[in-house]
Amino acid sequence: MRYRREDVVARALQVLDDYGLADLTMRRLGTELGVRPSALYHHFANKQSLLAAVADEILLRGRHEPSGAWDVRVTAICSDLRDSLLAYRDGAEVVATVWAFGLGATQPYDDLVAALKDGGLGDLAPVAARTLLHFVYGHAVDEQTHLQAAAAGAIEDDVRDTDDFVTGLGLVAAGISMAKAVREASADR
Amino acid sequence: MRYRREDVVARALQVLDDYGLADLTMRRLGTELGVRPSALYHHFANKQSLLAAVADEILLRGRHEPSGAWDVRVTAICSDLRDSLLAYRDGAEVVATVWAFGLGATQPYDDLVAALKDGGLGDLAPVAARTLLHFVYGHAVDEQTHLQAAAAGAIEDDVRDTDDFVTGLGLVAAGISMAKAVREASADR
DNA sequence: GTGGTCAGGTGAACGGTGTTCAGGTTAAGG
DNA sequence: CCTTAACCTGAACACCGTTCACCTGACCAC
Repeated sequence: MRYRREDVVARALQVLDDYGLADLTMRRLGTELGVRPSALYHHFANKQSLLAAVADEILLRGRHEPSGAWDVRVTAICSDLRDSLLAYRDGAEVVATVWAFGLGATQPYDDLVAALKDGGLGDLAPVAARTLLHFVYGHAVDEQTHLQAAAAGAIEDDVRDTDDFVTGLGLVAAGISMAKAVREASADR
Repeated sequence: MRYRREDVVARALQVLDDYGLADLTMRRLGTELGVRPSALYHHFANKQSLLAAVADEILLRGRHEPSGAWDVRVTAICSDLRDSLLAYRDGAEVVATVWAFGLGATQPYDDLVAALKDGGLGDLAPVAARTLLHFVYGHAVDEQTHLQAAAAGAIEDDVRDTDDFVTGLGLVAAGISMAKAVREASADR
């Protein structure tokens, strides 16, 4: 059996979901495909590139085309992003890391900047977009960490997380709305 | 020469600052102390515990006792935290990871919750504190990543980061103020 | 049909990692 | 002085990402 790049990514995603990021190793992935680890380097320059492709695939699979008014679009992008991250084990850490290193996962940022620019945020759009992303990634990583700790025999607080996400997102969104109002007021003079 | 726990932490912090997190390995730290790697396991159960102690030391060294009105206290805690994280190479990643895994670095969270409770945020204090931390950690990690990438021969955008931090923090703080106002208005009926 | 090309895979190695453990050594206290 | 406990050694274990010379088999042009 010979594989193409996309086959490897699909299998990597499955290994990630089944065994977690720590066990997503080149050797493990190779074994899973019935192939020596070195064969994977015909498809990816290194493991980071592989993870970048995995991150992009996670985002692609959960993607909804943003639509509607700018403010509902912003919260929709963030909520959908959270759903995408939580859809696979350790998905949040993978995507957040890839994004932080500038290796990929740029779609949510681009969508947010576009929505915020439509909302008239102007120069503030990039800062606001990054602030939103920091919250979503941070919250999702936390959530997935606690979720995995809970799976190893601790407490059960699944519902609290969703409420916390909505509340926190509302906080940041309110700040952005206020900044927009201030910005427009200062443009009126 | 025989060492105590705190000697090892101090040396680890120095290795971290000089060579970065990737080179802060048990072997490297052992060599730096003139000791076999296995000797370190008499002071720490594992590397994670070592890193937790390092994170707490980073926070301790940069700590200012919070004071003043609740809202200026909140922004002061966040700004001081950012300064602490940036004071050592890869400091942001170390502290953020330790905090995310629940192994330590709880001081900033405790300080923030106390300040927000004083501000009358009530039940919202923990959520707001975590939202603030997600922003500070996310921004600091980004900043340190780009800073290190710039040191390897890229652009110079040192000033932009500080402005972005202040702007982003202002966004989140504005959202919190608004939530407080809403909360108090609904308590008036 | 035949020959060449090349993406995909092999096998073995290299230099690293965190961690364990039985046993040695050294400083401090009764 | 002698014991006790803290500290450390040396060697190993089981992994990790990555490289490189070489092999293999499908496909395409002639």
